[in-house]
Formats: sequence, C-alpha cells, structure tokens
Amino acid sequence: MKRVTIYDVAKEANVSLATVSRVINGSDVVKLQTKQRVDEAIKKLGYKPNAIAQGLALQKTTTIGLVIPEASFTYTGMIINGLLDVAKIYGYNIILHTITEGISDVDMIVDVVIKSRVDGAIIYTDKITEESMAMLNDYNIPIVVIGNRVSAQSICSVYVDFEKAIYELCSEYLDKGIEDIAILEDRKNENSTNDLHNGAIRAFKDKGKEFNGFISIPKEERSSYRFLKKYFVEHRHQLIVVNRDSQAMATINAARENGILIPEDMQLVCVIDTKYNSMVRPQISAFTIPSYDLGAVSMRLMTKMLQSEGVEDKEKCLNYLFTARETTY
Amino acid sequence: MKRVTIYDVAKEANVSLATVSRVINGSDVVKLQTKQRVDEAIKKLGYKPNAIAQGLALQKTTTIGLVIPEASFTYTGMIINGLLDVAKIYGYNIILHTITEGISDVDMIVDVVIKSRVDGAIIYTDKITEESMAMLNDYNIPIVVIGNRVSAQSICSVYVDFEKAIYELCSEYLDKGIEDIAILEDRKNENSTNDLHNGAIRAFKDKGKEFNGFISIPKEERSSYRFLKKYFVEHRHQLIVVNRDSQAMATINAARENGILIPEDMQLVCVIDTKYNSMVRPQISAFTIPSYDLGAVSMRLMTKMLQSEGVEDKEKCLNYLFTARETTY
DNA sequence: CTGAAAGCGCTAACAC
DNA sequence: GTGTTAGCGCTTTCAG
Repeated sequence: MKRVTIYDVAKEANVSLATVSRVINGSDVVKLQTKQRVDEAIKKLGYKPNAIAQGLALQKTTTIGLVIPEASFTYTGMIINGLLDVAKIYGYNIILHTITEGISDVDMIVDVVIKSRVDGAIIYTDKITEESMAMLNDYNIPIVVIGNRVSAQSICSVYVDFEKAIYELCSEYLDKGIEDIAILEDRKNENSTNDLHNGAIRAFKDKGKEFNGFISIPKEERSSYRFLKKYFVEHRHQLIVVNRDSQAMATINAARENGILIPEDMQLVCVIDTKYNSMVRPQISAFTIPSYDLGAVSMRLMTKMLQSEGVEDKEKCLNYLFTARETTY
Repeated sequence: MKRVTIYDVAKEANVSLATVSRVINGSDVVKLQTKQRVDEAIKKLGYKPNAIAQGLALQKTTTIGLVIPEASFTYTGMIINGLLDVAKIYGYNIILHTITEGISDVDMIVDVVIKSRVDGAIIYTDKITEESMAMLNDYNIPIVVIGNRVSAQSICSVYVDFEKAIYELCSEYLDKGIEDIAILEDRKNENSTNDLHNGAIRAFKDKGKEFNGFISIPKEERSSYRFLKKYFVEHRHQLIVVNRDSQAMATINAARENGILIPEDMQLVCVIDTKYNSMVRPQISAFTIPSYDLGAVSMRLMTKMLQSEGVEDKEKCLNYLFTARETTY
C-alpha cells in the first residue's frame, strides 16, 4: 500500500499542501469550509502525517531517549510506567536504550542518542561517567538523570535521598539501643550502596559512635544468597539493611537456613520496595520509593525543559516512606 | 551548540557532500586519501549523521515499535531484554508503546506506530483485536506478534504452546490418579487463560473424563488473593494451576491461611516462571518460558522480514520446560 | 485566507 | 573517483 502524503491530500481536497499542513497542525486561520474539505480528504485517503518528515522540518522529534541499565526491568518497571504515562499525555515517544557495564557502551549510547535526534534524554544508571554526561551536555540536549543528584546547564535530576533515609533509620535504632546494624553491599548499584553506607556512618557519628557494619560481597561470589549462606554461619546482626527485594529474600533464606529467626533474631529492611516484598512471607519491611512518581516527575521535568518553561528547581528530591511489615518491629 | 551537518563536513574536507555521504555509509569507491580527509573532518567537527534526515531520504528508520501492555514489565522484562540485545546487534532502535485496556487505545497505537514510520512492529498483548491487526496489516508493515499464534501476509508470530503444556501436565496427573485439578483465571491474560483451559479440557477428554475445574474470578474482586482467601474456605483441590508468579504467591498465602498445606494438601503449578518463583518459600514449580528467547527470536524474525530474506516459517513455536520445585512432588 | 517556494539533512542516480 | 541534482514529506515565511 503506497503511503499517502500530504500532497495526495492536497490534490484530493483541491487545495495547496500548505493548507493541508495548516489543518493538520490546527492553525486557526483556515476557513471552516476548506478545513472540512481537507478533513474529509484526510479521512478518505487514510492519511497519517509522516513524523519523520515533520521531525526534519521542525528540527524536533517529539521523542525522548530513555537510557536504563540492561535487564533492569524488575526494578525500573514502575519508573518506566510513570514515565510512559506522562509521555503519552504530552505526546512524546520513548526510544529505549539499555546500557551494559563498561564505558565503551556508554559512548555508543551517546552516539545513538545524538544520531536519533531525540529532543531529550532521561537516564537512569549508576554507571554513566561524568565524561559521558559532559559529552551529552555538550550536545546541549535536555537531560534528566534519575536517581542521582546532579545538575548542569541542561541537566536536571530527580532522586530520592537514601542517605537521609538510612540516617534516620539508623538513628532511630540506635536510640532504641540497637547498635549492631549491618548494610549489605549491592554490587549492581554502587552509588546507592554508597548512599546507604554514608547515611549509616553519619548516624553513628552523630551519636559519638563508629559504624563498621558494612558487608561487602567478595567479587568471586556469584550471588548474595550463596555468600550470605556462608556469612551467617559465623555472623549475626540485630538489623540488616539491603538494597533490593531479591537481596532481601536471599537474606531471609540464608538466615533461616542458619537458624536465624527474622525478625526475632535479626530485623531486616529492604531499601527499594517492590510488590514482591509484600507477597512473600514474612512480608519485608521496606522503604517505598515513589518509583512511579520518579518516572512521572522526570518526564514532566523533561517537558518543562523542552518548552523552556523556566525550570525553577533543577534537582528534585522525592520523599521515601517507610513501610513497616513483618521483618521489623 | 549548532548542529554540524554533512555540509559542514564537506566544506571542511573540501569535498562534496556526496562524498561525505559515501564515507559515512562505507561505500568502497572512495579513494583512501579522500576518505581519510573526510574522517578527520568528521572527527574534528564532531559530526553525527542525522538519523531523521537519513530516515526521510531512505524511507526507513531502523527503528521498530514495541507494543506491550502497560505496567507489564515484571513479566515482559526478559522478553524486552532478549529483544533489545538482538536489536542492538542489528542496529535497530526500539520505540516503546504501552497499551491500556479498551479498544480506542489500540487505534492510538496504530496511529502512533504508523506516524512514527517505524520499519516494523513487535506486539505483545492479548488485547489487540483482529481489526487493529488488520489495520496494521493494511499498512503493510512487518509485524511480529509475541504470545499468540497468528500469521498473515506481513505478520509473523512467536509463541509458546501452553495448551500443549497443560495438556501434558494434566495427562500426567490424571495418570497418577489425581483428578481434582483446578485452573485459576488470569483476568489480565485472557488468551493464555483460554489456552490453559483448553489444554485441560482436551486432556480430560482424552481420558474419557470431563474437566470442570475452571476457577473464574468474579469481576468485582479486586485481587486474586482476596478472592482466593474466601474461595479456599469451602473449596479444595489436589492441583491448582495459575498463570503468573503473583497469582501463585496469592494462592499459597490464601491457601495457607485456610490451613491448606502446599504441596501436601494441594499442589501448585505456575505457568509463567520468573525468578521470584525460586526466591520464595516454598519455591514454586513452574513452566519455564524461554522469555528471553521469545524476545530474541521475535526480533531476529523481524530483521529477517525487513531484509525480506524469505521467512520460511511464519509461526515459531518455542518450547517450554517444566521446572519442578517445592509446590509439587 | 490561501498558494508558491525555500529549506530541514541526507541519499542516490546521473553526469563528468 | 567525485560532484551535481533531484527528491524524501513536511513546515513556514512571504506574497497575493
């Protein structure tokens, strides 16, 4: 089926293509009668404007590039949902890019993102380096970074302050006299791990104590579970903080298999909440990240940047919420 | 920063834009010396070809549209991963569209998909109607449908035969003398539910029996869990088959809260396996769908269609695999 | 209110 | 080998 162009419509409606263009774009200077003729022609021919050609002519594509870590959909899913919903409202398309570890890949993304001439990019990854960011910034394309607090000329960010969250959590437990607190490394999320660690350090320091409950998982270990199963043979904690749901489950299983009762012997807090946390037994206490909002706000921010409405605040901090379930008391 | 065009590069390298174009596209007729000059200019200016303009000129975009049900990332995640990996290899971009219930939305997707002039579309949803499919087919754009067995002139499909899977499962249990088998409706996946149901019916029929263990969830119930909690007060089964991991967990929780032991009193099989099935306790027996492959194969099929290599088989059936865990014996 | 014409950046014949 | 030129489909001044 031959694609019907604006020209075909013009001929059918007996007007010039300029007029058709006006009708398409809702220009109000067209006489109602002509508009109707054009509308009919469009319908009859089943004409759909070629977004590519529009993109070329307008120098914008109404699509934005989304960059996420590969294979991360379980925890980025909600973010993407939020993003898509807002994108849909504003009529933006999303081009999906995943990023693998290793710098070279980042360059590839920058390459693709630039070539595809998206109007903007939303990036969610710990692994992107400052250089790549600078590169992107050079191209002067609006960027929203999710998860890290950064900003620059054309870069905004939306994040949740976990350092603060953990700070408050630790402070509270310290006040209750619970001092043997451990934080489990999440090798897949360096930055968040650092945030957690720093929050704990600060909380302990403020009470005149020193935090040294950071559990790092040796490189050679294939999974948190395998590691923890051995770890718990000799180690105990009163409270353990982990990053993702899968780590939480791994912790529960490993602890249980070593005779550690949760929450009686050890309490557990998962930082990133997902629906699975409340599906498993015991239900896992967690910080609810407003994932959906994280995506929605990012996209909203993006639209603002694109319309160069003044973006008053380039760094948006969203609030977390602690949901106590069965792994704490 | 002003975008640098092919024209700037041409001027810089002192050649015509045609030559630059040739270099970009790796045409081998360019003299090495000129090529080098052009390459230098490209590097110096930081030139990146405008994919939009290329798209216009070539009448193709090297991007394909992916259509999935909204908020489905937990179970489509792996599919998307497979898809993206193959897409990356072949240099295709992915535009992401989500589809909500309700026909009108489908038209919107068709609209967007056509307007964005993707080279092809990969669709994963139960909800798309035959009409919309026909519409898409009219536009003569290559389509790969994931999950359902359909094909047409420009439509291929990749699926897993669950009807057969359930048929075999039921047959096996019937042989063992277990006849009280139930299948739980998945309101979010009509078609799969039907497949399951049909498989069971066929299995029973082949043994000269009748299947009537279909559990449909009343419309007014907000979740499987809430429904099952009440359901299990009066009902028992020897084997229950559910579609998704979340339903499996709901079933376990609801059953347990009604004093039903799994697998002792009731065995449980989840149709769509995810990593969560092996993280929870008891670990859930499930059919492993080759999700990643589903995505990868689909994308591979798409590339074939796009290069109009003869696609010998328009309907690709992938094999499932039964993974027995702790909810069956 | 509508039409003519000049691009947007690139590719692909077709010349030289 | 390389340059010239005519589109790809649409938007947008600028005239009328």
